[in-house]
Amino acid sequence: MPVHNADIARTFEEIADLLEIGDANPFRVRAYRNAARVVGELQLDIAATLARGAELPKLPGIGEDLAGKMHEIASTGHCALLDRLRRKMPPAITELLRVPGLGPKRVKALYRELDVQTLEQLYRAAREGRIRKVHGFGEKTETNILQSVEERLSKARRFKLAVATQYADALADYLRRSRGVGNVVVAGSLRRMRETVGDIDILATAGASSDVMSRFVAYGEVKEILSHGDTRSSVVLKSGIQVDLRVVPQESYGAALHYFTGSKAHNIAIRRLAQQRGLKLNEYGVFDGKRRVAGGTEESVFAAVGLPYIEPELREEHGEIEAARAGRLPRLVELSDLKGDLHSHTRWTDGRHSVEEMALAAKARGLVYLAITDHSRRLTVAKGLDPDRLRKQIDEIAGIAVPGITLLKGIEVDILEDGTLDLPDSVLQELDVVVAAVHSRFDLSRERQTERILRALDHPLVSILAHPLGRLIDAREPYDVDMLKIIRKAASRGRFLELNAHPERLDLFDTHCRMAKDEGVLVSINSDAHAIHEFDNLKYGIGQARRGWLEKRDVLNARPLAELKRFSAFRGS
DNA sequence: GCCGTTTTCGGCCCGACTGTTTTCAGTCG
Repeated sequence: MPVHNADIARTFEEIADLLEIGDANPFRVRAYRNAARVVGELQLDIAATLARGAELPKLPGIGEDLAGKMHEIASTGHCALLDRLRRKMPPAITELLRVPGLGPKRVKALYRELDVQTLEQLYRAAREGRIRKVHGFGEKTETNILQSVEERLSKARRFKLAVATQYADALADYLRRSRGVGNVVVAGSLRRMRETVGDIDILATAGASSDVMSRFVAYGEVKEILSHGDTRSSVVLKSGIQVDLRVVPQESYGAALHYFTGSKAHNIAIRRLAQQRGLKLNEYGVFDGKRRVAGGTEESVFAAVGLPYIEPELREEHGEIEAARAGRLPRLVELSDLKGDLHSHTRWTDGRHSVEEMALAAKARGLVYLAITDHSRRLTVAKGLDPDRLRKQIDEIAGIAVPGITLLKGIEVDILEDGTLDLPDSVLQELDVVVAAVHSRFDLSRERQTERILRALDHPLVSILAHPLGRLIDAREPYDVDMLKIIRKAASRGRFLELNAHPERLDLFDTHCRMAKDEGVLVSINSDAHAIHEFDNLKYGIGQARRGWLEKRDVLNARPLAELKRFSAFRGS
């Protein structure tokens, strides 16, 4: 059984939970939690690296002891410390920490006083009114626990970026109509453009006389008010998503926006920088003793700790602070940089609009070229094109002239199980762009899946590999491939990788964008639009690309058409 | 458990809200 990074991360997380319940030094607990995060986000396969006999790079917050434990877990699948902790404490007890409102102290008290070890026992104790009798607990706490368990810990649910954005924008608009309110902005993981978000964070600036907070809790979509204070409140909307609103005075806008945007790991790192300079940073500003020295804008906060402005999408404590200090921050690509879209569908297959309608919609969004890339014949459910129908479509496209936008003749051709393409070269070579994609046999082994895609990239007529991992967020895992090999093949053959902007896909991942950039492979940010409104999804692709540190020069379709045509992948080679 | 442009020891991000307790601990973000 190979040990994955996620297994090591989970082990560290469980150790942290058990240590915390066991009243260990909180900084020791934090060290394990930090290690779990670092390992979980690491691209490098730890067990495989160690198995090769190679050294692990020095990882932040991981010293001799934790590195040793990583070795131990990778080679044996076990960790002696965890085994020991599990013997001291019923291991199921850690699931109690997931109950909102229960932390290590209360879990320990419930275990000691009532021998509560599992969710079922917790539920029974609450139902029987035994919890309120424990010191430090009361009737209200007992009711809250009961309710949390009954809701089956729904907090774990995450929302796709595009879905959460709709709720957030509507609520922000509503709050902007409050009396005496200044800025209202969406912060948190939504502002960082994470693929999915756990909750919505909104920041408002207002004075004491504003009614923004009372309006917030009175919002028609609110199902439940979790907390309600002067400067901070939390609610759950009918859709099930939690929203936190924070209100600060105008002069604290920048500091609060930075604080409320996160990520948590980034914030902690920035606060440590402030501390090293003898400053204190909180959501109200940067302070030298009692004197406020910054905080009106985010720029001023960064400047106070000696850094240039860092874009929200980079704030994950993934090297952005070091890059900022060295003056090597990327100038991230922007939506307005896109000049074209190289993946779209029409009514010829499973799209909902005509070629001309799609062209007009793309042009309306400022694009100057659009590739029509309908499906190939194997995808029968989508009425995939055979050579005959594809030639008819090519003729149709040739006859359509929409001023201001150039239409490219293309195809999204299936990569068959053996790595060959679903259409003959004779018809493919009549096209401007060939987008190749896997739509079947997601279950192949890593070796065979990788070989299949490498072979497709070797095909002289393939331009772009579409949605390289095939994942559907929350619905289908990515297929198992060696992304580094694929990226290197693309580099050696002069091919391109797609970053599919559809909010269900967002495929490439951010980490692979960085990998592609490092290997010199341009990324094409494509909408995969099946209808005219879906060109709007390009903004989510841009968000993902920015999280992957991509600049304008790293993006294929940020280049003018004339430049694209000079690439061998667009001429066939 | 980690880490060092004050340190190899002694620090480790910071504030709001709730509920229970009578001045604050626990939890959360």
